[in-house]
Amino acid sequence: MMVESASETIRSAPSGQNGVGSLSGQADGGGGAAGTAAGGTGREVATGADSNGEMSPAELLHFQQQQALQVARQFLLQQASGLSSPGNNDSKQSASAVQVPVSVAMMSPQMLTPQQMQQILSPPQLQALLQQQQALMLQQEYYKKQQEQLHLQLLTQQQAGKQQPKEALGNKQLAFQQQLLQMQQLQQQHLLNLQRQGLVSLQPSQASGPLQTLPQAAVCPTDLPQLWKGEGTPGQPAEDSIKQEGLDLTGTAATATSFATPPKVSPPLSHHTLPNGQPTVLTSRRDSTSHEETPGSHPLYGHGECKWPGCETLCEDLGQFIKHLNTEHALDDRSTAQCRVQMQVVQQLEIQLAKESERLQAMMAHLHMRPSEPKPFSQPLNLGPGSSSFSKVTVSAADSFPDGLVHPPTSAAAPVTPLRPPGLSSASLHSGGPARRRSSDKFCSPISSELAQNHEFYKNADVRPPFTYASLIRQAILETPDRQLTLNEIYNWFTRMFAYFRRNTATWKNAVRHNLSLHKCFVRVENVKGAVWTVDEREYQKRRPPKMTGSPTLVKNMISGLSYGALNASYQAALAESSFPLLNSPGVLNPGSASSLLPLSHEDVGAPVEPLPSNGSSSPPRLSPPQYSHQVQVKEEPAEAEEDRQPAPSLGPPNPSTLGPPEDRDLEEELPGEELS
DNA sequence: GGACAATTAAACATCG
DNA sequence: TCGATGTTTAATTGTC
Repeated sequence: MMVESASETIRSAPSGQNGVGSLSGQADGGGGAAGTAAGGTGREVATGADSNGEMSPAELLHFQQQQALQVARQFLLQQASGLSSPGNNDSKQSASAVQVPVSVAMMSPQMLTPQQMQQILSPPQLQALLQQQQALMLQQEYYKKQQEQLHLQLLTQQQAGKQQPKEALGNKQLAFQQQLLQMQQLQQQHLLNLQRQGLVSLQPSQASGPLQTLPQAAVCPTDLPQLWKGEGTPGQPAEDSIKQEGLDLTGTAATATSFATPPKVSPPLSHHTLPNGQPTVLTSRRDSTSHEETPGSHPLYGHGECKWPGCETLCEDLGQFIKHLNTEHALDDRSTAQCRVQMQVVQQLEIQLAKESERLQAMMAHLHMRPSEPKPFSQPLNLGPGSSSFSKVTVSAADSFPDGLVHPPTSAAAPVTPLRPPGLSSASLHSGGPARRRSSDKFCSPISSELAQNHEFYKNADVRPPFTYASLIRQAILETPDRQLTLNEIYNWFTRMFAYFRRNTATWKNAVRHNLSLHKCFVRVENVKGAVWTVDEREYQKRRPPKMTGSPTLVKNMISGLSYGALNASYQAALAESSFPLLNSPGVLNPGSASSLLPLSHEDVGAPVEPLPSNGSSSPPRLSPPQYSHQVQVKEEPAEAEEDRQPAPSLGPPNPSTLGPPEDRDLEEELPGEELS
């Protein structure tokens, strides 16, 4: 996921870089506003300082204000350039594409209109930027007020002619300096966030989280120091930020706490690495090789410039960089504070990642369950094969069987593997389109139950069903009351049931025809209305045995995964009493471990063992299609003809009224020989 | 590596 | 003649 996200981020880099330009443009507006605020502050205070005369404290204030103003300006520039960091970090060539917008934004920010920014920036980016700017403005307001307050105090003290103890003044100055430093850190933090926004696979909306929270978390002057000092406190800011962000800690408590756990997060030499492998300031450097460092280079040095947050000083070579690093980024308050900021950035990102991962899983789980009455499934199956689970599992009509047996929905695995799309086995999912793996997949899922559960999914999602053409054709035929379909009706069933088969019609229709002709289990019957196709269950079952018997490993795996020993006795008894003896095979008794296994045992294990009850011979002389078709020549009796071949269920002419919904009958019918593959 | 199954593509025949 | 239907062959691929 990370890789994909990273790649996606990279793919989206252009937009992000556009966003850079726009962001810088936005930064103009907002940053401009911030800058204006800072500038205003600076001027304001400077004026006050001037009016105060040449008192050293005032000069100090003035200097600090200038510094703040400079920082603010720097931030704006960094914001612009930093947003293009993806290109800068990875390759200059990619940056070239956005060089113009960035430069334009940097050089003439005021030229960008809000409309232009909106065009360049996505709404989430705009929102994030606005929030950022607001936070920055608030901070600057905060410091401005503090400056004013301090200045006021100085004035009052001077006017009073009272000699202020130098210690107190010095302390205040130090405090103010510290605040300035924090402000600087915040700005760098913003910059980092923006960089991450472009580098990390955080979607704009996601990125808005850290962007939103970091300033808040950092606004508190005590946070960063605490983050750096103790192990007990570092996690706090993250948690606070989480709360501020509105994270649902109840839902993501595990991940959130795991990430926010102080001891793990706080260590100065953080083990954290950004999702995309981007090195953090203090992280071990092995993750930094992903995109910028060449062997032997320094993680903080890339593309000829210092990668220290907010630095970007150009260094010709590594030696120069080392020198620069030791001089400019030595172990001092500023550097350590920046490290803290970086740590927090990493924390936030990890928390955000955890949150988003959680969300993704929830989404997948939800989608997985959705097709058929979500909740009831997973639980009962996890509980085991107990009868109690039946009632729950059989919530869906399609999943309730006359015999009381449960066809474990393949989707029951959802809770276990939430990332798996509904009804899709991992194999099919991994394989994506190729249907050749269907053979193994089909073993893992009874088509009827799976279709019943994931009907909507397959119907709407352009996902190839993990079933063979033969199994699908059979399913289509069996779903009909009289169990016979014309070719066109089979086509229609395919297109109706699967979005996947709404395209490439020539291909799959040809495959359907091919399968109908190829497999002896499909019998063509002349009907009054033309030729119809029926299913010879016996033949269909015969297809499986070789494979099942021939693949002991598969059976072994199945059974081993079934935890057969833990089978519920009552369930076995129920199975024994069921009208489908073959279901008594161990495989059927899947407690619900891997639902996917049950189907397999259900049809694949069962099929070979118990061919067909109706016909004593396990391998009756196979009726050649012509022969058989001859027997069932008349459509009026197709069911009867099939009945001979049909295992147990649905003997006699199909009576929809008695049998109920076709699906039920189908499911019922499937049980015996059901190897829905 | 071979056997087997599934898929895909294609050619061809038949029929309405 | 055309399209739908049905049969057959061959190539490819994945699994066992």
